[in-house]
Amino acid sequence: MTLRSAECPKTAGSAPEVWHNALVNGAGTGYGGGGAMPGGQRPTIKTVAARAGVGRTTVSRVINGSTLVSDEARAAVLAAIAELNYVPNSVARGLVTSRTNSIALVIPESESRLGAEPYFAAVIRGVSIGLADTRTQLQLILVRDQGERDRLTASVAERRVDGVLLASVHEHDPLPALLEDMGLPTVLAGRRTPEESLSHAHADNVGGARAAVRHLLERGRTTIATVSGPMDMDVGRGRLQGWQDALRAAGARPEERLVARADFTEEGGRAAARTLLDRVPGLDALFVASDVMAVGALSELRARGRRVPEDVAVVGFDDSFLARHTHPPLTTVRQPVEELGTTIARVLLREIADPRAPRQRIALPTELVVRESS
Amino acid sequence: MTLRSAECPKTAGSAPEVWHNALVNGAGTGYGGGGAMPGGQRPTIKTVAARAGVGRTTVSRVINGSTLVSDEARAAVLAAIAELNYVPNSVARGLVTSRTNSIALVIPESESRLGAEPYFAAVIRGVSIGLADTRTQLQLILVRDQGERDRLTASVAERRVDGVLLASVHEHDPLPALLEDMGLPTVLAGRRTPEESLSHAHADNVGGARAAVRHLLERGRTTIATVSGPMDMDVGRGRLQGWQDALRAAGARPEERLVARADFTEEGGRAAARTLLDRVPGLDALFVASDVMAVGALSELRARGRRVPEDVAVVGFDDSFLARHTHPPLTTVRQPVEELGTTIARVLLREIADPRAPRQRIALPTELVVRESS
DNA sequence: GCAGCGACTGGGAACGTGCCCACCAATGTT
DNA sequence: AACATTGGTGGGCACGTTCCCAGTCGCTGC
Repeated sequence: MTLRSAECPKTAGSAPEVWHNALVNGAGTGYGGGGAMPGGQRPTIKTVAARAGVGRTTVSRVINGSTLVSDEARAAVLAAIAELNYVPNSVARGLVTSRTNSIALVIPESESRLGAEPYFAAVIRGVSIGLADTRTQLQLILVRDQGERDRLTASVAERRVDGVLLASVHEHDPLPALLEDMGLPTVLAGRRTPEESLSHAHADNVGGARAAVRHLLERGRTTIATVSGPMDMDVGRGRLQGWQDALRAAGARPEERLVARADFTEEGGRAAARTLLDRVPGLDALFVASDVMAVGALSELRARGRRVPEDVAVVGFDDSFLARHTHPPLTTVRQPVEELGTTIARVLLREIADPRAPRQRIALPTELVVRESS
Repeated sequence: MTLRSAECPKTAGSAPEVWHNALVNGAGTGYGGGGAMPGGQRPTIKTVAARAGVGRTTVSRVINGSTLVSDEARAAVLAAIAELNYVPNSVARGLVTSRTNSIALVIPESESRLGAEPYFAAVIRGVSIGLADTRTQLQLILVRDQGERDRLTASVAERRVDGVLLASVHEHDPLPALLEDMGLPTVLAGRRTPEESLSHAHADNVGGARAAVRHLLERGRTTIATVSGPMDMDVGRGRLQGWQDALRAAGARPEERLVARADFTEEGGRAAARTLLDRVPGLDALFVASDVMAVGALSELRARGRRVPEDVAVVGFDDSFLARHTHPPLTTVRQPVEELGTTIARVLLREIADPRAPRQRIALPTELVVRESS
């Protein structure tokens, strides 16, 4: 068989084309299973072999695209598959190959509220796209509390998935290490620390934040405060870092009084803005480490009668679809979340295919989107 | 440090011989529960039996909670399980029980991407909650195009799931009938027609729309137009029906010129509002069949200089989190989407447990949430 | 003419579990 | 005393697949 070696392994882990054709065509007509078989039983590889007048092994070879099959045998098998409407049983296959062809995407529900947080929806979409031309299925695991976390690890231990994607990691999250110990391929969206040992992809948070603050400086703002994310997450630390970097590069001092830490929620953003305005009444710009928090900050500014951007310029982070609907529309740093999802899916597939492959660390570029709030 | 993700993550020369590697490494190396097993093999029910000094069947009985086990045997088995860190292999179990303990949730991505997003996120959350105290796993299938649809049906035919949830159905969607033919338990969120034969749960769209329009009438509005959803969906027809009902009940005529049909997208809502304002410049109220479309309508109203609610009162539908962030905050009809998800999950589990159980049709109540746009 | 080889084939043995059935040891019943 | 009954146990088989290996066949080369 021919393997594409130089190309991007976008179909890593999938079987050759023959397989797809046999499957889709075979299943495309009736799916019944009921009509084709007398006893109402689903046809098995044995049934197909009998019908085609060959052995089980030959059928298996045809299905899996082996070249060691004569043309006539292959034709007979394909005909039998089509007639019987045969679809291989993936569970039985999984038992012998010890592969399930499915991966888990773990999302901490406590933070996400999935609805209010467009980030996770985009990750899901991206992962799904990354899996699109593979036979790999996506298992979604929303972790709400410790009980669910136990169930998750149990489920993973049961070998129901070939690998795991973690959508949001905190510095001291025990899960990544646990999965690593279990020897299960694991890829993170984000990282625990900049020295992350597991494969991961993350947005260039430092660079994005730097660009945002530089933009505010270019607009002539002099007192730029920031609402940062949680410090036990690399995202939070990175975006704060970028703010500090940009100020220092401009010869300004990133004073501690200009920083308010929050938790990526709207209410948190509102409270942080309140704190900052009390502490530094003269601030004329706000870099907020997420759009959701920026929404909270904007409402606080409005409540205090500060005009945006005349009195206070505001820049968010994420370019979630919220940003287009705020008043005024929010200047923000776009991070390619969907692409992030696609990337970690691809990396995971590769790692499943070859567990000894070197770990990958991928940074995705961010981009400033200027709207009317700055 | 910064890698472009668009590039191919190439690791020198290692040709991905997928299936070969899977075989050599897959079953063996790290996957065991820590260092319990010397050979690196995961313990099986046989290992546990040997360790506990009992037969395989007894171990199986303990695991599956049979009462026909002596206390001492049970104690010995549990001890062995704990020592060996044994976890039953769900794939092998699935082979013999022909149950996978997982269900699929199918979401048409073509629609979800366009902004009905909060709806699907809430459904996912609800389904996940409905599955919480079960051992059932959730498989998420985002269907983007026809190719993916084929893969979906193939996947279902492979018996990788015990049942299917469909998150959004159009009247002539072939999928529900297909699944029914395959004899796979299927539950819908929404319904194809009011005579839906499959089990389903849906919000009381007619009642909700009626309440919305009644509310506008009570506010003294006289010319109430509507932006409706697509007519090939029961949701769309139902909400339009409610608008008509309420007007008739008040002695008004639901004239065709007061109706503009759209597709549940923001842009669609904007265009529909434009059409209506051109056609009926004197309208003083708008019932929009979804919040997302209402956002579009609001922006069109603002663009035309109509004040909300002074000139035109607006009511949406869904009470998605968007509604709290519009200007002014949107009066809308709340539908319990998360509960909807939980409900269909429960119904499906029941149907899987007893396939001959009668089909269920469940309507969930809606509730008017009055904010400042009306 | 025969060993050697390469292309092709199919039977057997796993993979790890649940379930049927035969069995055994006590206790009860006639 | 012989016989059912009950609680408890384990061996064999089946689930549907893949892979190892032992074949068979036809062809080449000396």
